Amino acid sequence: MKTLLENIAKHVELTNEEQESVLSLIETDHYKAKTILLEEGKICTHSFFVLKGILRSYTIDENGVEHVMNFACPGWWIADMYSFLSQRPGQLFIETNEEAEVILLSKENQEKLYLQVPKMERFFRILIENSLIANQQRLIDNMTFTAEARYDKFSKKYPELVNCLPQKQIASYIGVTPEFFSKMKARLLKK
Amino acid sequence: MKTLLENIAKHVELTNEEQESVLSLIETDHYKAKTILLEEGKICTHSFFVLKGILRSYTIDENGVEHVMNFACPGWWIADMYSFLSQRPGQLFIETNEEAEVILLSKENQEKLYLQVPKMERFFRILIENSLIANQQRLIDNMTFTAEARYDKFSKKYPELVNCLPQKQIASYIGVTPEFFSKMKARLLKK
DNA sequence: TGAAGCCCTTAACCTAGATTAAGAAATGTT
DNA sequence: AACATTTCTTAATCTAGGTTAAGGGCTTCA
Repeated sequence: MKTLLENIAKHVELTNEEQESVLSLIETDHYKAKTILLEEGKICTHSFFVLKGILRSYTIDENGVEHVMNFACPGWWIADMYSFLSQRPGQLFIETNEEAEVILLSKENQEKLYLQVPKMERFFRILIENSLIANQQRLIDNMTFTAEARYDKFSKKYPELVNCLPQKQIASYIGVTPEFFSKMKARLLKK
Repeated sequence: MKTLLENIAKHVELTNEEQESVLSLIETDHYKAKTILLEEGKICTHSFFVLKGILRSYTIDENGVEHVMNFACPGWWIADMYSFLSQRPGQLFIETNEEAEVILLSKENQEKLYLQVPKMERFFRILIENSLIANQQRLIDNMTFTAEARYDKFSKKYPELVNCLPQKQIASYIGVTPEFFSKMKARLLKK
């Protein structure tokens, strides 16, 4: 539980009472590996804050191929932002890789939180800003870099992830097939 | 000037006084075709609201190739969000296509505005949310659709733009070379 | 009005990455 | 321990889209 308040403290300062408000509006849950927390076509009613384990969001295209949009490690938030903000059916799945512990904040309670602790509006605005910036950068990278350069950037940015995710998920995140990813890695080792 | 207040009214209701506050903190400017309003490596000190004409943002990669990130028609905002939010040098150019009329809001004045008219914080939060959603969708489209499908989606979403932008800019936005775009269009006509 | 650029098109050829297939390694399950 | 399942690798073949090059039709500006 501590990590959520720590995470909030990075951006806004809360009094003890305000912290209590936050804690009163969230739930904590525990999931087994490969549990699906959100499915395509469903409304994303909660956003998730990871305490333990790794979650990922992805779409499945018309050929049944999975495309990883985001990973979330402990200390990160994850949701289908389109669906969460608009409260309409979205296209993302959210799933645990390993056993995970997660804090849930429902859309409803988020709105209560805005009323009880207006500072939290600022907090979530900053999260969304950072998310927008990261997304924009990823778009630029996808349009301007080769797969090899994207992998290089990924492994420098998330060294913890490189060794604890299945390769096919990393391949999907950087936008190539697992076969090509494997070939690429072999090529890189030769250098 | 009217269009800015109309645009704001879509998301938040302002009193007359609050409207005056907004108007007192913005500037209006007029630019000739192909004027560069922001350059790579510079800090994005203003965000732009288009009244007339079309602006676009783009990066230039290491091979000198331009990649269009966004277009902005009348009634749209545009900025290098990374640079504008962090006030650090960014990588985007922003440029007019045709002669244009633009409202400028400086980062400084935006912050004054938040103090004078707290509702505006909500307004900009909504803009950023929409921007995030659009960006996320574009990432998904780039990862899951073929160039032809992306063009199809683009021309349905922005029919006004298809006929008033140089083709090479549309090609760049959807992520292909002008030559391939030309070939693709010829192929589509045959059907 | 004419030269200098753009922009668009077409076509031949090239390449990053996809697809298919099949075996090897790791992992989970009983 | 043994089976099934999933993941990773390698290799052959294929393709969406890139590159290079060349010609023609536009603007634009002297």
